[in-house]
Amino acid sequence: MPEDKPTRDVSPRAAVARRITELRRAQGFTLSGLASRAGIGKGTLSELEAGTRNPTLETLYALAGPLGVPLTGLVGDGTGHSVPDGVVDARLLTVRTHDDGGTTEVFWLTIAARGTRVSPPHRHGTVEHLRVVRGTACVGPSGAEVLVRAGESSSWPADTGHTYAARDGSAQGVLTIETPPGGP
Amino acid sequence: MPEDKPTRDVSPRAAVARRITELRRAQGFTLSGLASRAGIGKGTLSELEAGTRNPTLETLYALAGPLGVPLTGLVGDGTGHSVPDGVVDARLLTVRTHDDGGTTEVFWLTIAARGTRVSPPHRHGTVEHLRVVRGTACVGPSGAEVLVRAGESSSWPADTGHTYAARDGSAQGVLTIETPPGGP
DNA sequence: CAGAAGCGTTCTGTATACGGAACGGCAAGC
DNA sequence: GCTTGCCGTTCCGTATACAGAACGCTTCTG
Repeated sequence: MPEDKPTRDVSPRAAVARRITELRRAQGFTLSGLASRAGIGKGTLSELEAGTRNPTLETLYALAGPLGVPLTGLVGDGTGHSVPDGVVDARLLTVRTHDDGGTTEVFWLTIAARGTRVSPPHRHGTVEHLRVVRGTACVGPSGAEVLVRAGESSSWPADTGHTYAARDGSAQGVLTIETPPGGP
Repeated sequence: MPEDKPTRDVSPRAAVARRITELRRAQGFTLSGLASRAGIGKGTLSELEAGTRNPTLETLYALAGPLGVPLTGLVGDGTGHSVPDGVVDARLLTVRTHDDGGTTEVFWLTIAARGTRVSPPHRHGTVEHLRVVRGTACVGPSGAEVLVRAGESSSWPADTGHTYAARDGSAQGVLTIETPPGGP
């Protein structure tokens, strides 16, 4: 969701370096062999696997092909993005930009059994929609929250502060955020 | 042996550039604002969004934080597996299996401007829910379809035959299919 | 209108990622 | 032993990604 800080992670270099080495070994390639297949210098690959280089997008892309994975396979841990407040865990499933310039983001949302998350206003015209799948959620503009049980859904304007909480255990659902056209 | 100078895929630059711009706008950030939040030069970001730069891993990582997405959110194509039949294009975003054995599938749905798709019954107790984001859809159990406009949603039991169609152009939305516990 | 503030783009010097060459290590063959 | 071959690492000159400054543009505000 907007404005959340990422969980501070170790340098992405180390993670990518490890992943490339793993995949290369899994394919049975030597370092030199992979470098020539990918069309990059083997010195480049050597330092990249050692974690002493900061690869460019195109270098990673060149490697993804011979390794047989999409680009996300090199940089991803495969999981979505966790919110550090410990209450809401939102995993981004997709972002769609429409012809008119508006965007739609879809998240898989998990709300912890206890605690409340207050999200600051988004841009004017933004609308959120939550379909609850398990548990019961209490969500909506701050002061006007509503209870949403499994199998129900609710939508609310998100251009004012709004809150997320669960009742009687944790809750899960699909959150859709629709941002209207028109830049900042 | 340089095997693939592959069938020239679209440069990953363009895809990443577009994606960053989309996410930035969705967050309501200006180019300058995002650059300073990410701790990178705004000239860098400008050329990056224009697709004239080949960003390094660390630059992408710096941007992922303020944009609230994991690194894969920047480099991924964001699409899942597609099940097209000429009328309905359903891209699977995620499948979740719950403690009780039930499952939830989330799709990004595109319904073509003309044509109707009739879907056979699913298992007893299965419920579908559609949130329409663009266009107007006409969906529901066959014989009891309802119109769902952009910004509206509808759910229906899917244990009887049900249909999908669009009205006045194509329609897009988020489809959630909830299957109850109790396997085949 | 002038001035200020904010935006995104273009310019500029520096740091560094790049490909390729040169190097040392290890194994098999003559 | 001395090759020959391939490995991964380290070095080097060049291309370029970077941060920041300078610029033109638009939108307020007095």
